[in-house]
Amino acid sequence: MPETFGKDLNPAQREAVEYGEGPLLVVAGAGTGKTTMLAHRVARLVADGARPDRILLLTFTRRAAMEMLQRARRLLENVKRAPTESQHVTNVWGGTFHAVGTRLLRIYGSCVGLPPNFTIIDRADQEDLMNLVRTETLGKKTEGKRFPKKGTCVAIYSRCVNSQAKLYDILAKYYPKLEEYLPELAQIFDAYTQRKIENATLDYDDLLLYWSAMMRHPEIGEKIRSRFDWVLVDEYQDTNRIQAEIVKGLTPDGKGLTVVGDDAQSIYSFRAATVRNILDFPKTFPGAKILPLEENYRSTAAILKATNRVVAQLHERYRKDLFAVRKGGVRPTFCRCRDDDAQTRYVVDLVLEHYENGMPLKEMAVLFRSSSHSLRLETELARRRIPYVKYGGLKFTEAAHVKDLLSFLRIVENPGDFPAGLRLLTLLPGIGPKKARDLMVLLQQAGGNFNVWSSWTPPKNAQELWFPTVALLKQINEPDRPLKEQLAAAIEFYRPILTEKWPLDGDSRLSDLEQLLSVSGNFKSRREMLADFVLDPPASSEEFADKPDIDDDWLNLSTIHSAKGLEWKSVFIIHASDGNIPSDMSTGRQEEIDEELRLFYVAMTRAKDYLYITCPMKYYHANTYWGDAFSTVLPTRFLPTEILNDCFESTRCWDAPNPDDDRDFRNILEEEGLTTEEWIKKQTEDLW
DNA sequence: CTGACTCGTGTTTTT
DNA sequence: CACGAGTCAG
Repeated sequence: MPETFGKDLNPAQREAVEYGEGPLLVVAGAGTGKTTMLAHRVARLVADGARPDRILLLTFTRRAAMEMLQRARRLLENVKRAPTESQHVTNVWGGTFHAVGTRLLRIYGSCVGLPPNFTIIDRADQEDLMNLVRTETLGKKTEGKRFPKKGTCVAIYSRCVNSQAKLYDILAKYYPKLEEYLPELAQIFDAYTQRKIENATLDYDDLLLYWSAMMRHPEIGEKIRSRFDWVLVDEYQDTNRIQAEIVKGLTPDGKGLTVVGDDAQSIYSFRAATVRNILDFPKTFPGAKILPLEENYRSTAAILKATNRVVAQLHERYRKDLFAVRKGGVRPTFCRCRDDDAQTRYVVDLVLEHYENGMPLKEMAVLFRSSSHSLRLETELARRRIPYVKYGGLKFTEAAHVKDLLSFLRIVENPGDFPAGLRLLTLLPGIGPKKARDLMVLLQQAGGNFNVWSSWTPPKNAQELWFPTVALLKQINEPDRPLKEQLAAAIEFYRPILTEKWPLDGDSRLSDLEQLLSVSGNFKSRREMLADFVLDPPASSEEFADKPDIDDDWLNLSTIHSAKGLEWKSVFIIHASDGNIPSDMSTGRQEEIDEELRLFYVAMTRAKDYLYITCPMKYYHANTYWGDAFSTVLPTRFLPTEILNDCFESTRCWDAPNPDDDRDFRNILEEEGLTTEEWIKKQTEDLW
């Protein structure tokens, strides 16, 4: 092995990089150089003669894959021997399970009855389709009952599929109140599945299911298997059962297989991810080598001391504490703030202080549990003209006007795409759900030929727009029409509809569409663009715009989930109050609380040098019709006094004078002579 | 059947 | 408040 690959690695990392073709599980704690290890391993394989196009690198985001391959490429450039064309790392198959599955399904999907022009539907489309089949199969039978909403139906369905569990068990465990609807749910799930097959529309889960099905096909399974000599899977703790089955299908005996993960960072069980995949790895692949990485390079000792204490509270855990390579450091700070305003001020002031001391904004991040938690901060950043980019939350491509526009292309790409068709058709006046459905059925019976729509007689108020609509679709459908022209034509048609639909902010929405038009040149085809927008949507409109109009320095705001795998010099975790961390919605079962704790652990371990955790002690409810004008909260239960005393500097930010109310939580305790526990009890006892 | 209306309910994380 | 589900007049 060339010397360049080893010199920055510790013995454990080096062993992982050099390890041969037997199944390998690397249990990599937070900040232990997992990405470095994987990049080196890919580079090492290529340097030793592996063909990049026979390497499969499955990661959690496309960004992670690109980053690793980038690093591998740089490492290879340092090797004397110049790589030949076939050795080029860009040929590695890298990406998420969903993206790689899509690529394979385009090639081999016909063996499982899938035409190559299938379209992929996102969560909102799934809900629309679920609604459609619900009214079709159950009609008015559900009226008057509290039948689960479409979103809940999709959630239940998805959990069944992803965990490969019986509907009955899922209902009993997660939705006990809905057990009585089991027969109806089973019925609409059947119809939903049937519908997707007929229409060549796949949801996220299908991409995995179909891939898994292909692996079981005697010929095609073998064909796919023999495409790859090496399979590397990152973030293995966040894979679900089907993904594990796919991996098993790719390398039944584990030959050439490397998986990397950390059970303490498993935060996607709501998506049916299971740590069992890591725990059972040795059983699934006998003879597997297990290598732990325990040297933490990222955080200072002071920060690591705190994160180790926090993770030790896990009810169930399988690993020892990490030890710090970086000694010393500044103790993390825990700040009780008067309210959201005080918290905002505290964070912004500190951000500016670090900035003035020479730390670029890019090296700092503000993390939060839920996307809405950053709203107040965003307002303040805008007011003070501090550039920022927000990750997580609603995606650009999920905005109604963007979905409207894309539905024109989707219906042409796949005339069976019901969610797209319904969306598009109901834009027209006089056409509601019923007519739209009938028209889609008509179109499908005609084999997707839009001429059938020409001979349809629209109702009076639809007359003006109907024939232009059909003409537009035919125009988009013309062979060899450039993608850009297709989009431009659709925007032209859609413009008046948009202006009428959103009289207030039509202009900004329109400029979003112009932006869409200008990035369309980056895509090889309509098919690729549509798939990309569903599988890997731009995380922020800034990212989408390619170059932010702010300079090249900005503050990162991110949900904790979206911060996975990233690191910054300074990290702020805001809204660390009980009810947010852990979220009120996930405090039912111990497993749920454990997952919230792992989430908090992931957030804390993103920090390299400075870590600030803030908690507003009071929340105002501007528009509450149910309850008080404000509520008093407690800091997260994951930072009990002992940990705060041992590992944190505690401070307060109370500088938002509010004459209305001076009683804070501490005062209440003092006045009433209660302990915290007693106070909580008192808050809840009335509920019974 | 569509679209404007009223009424009730509830609030996370994402490929 | 915001959104979905149900109601009812054309």
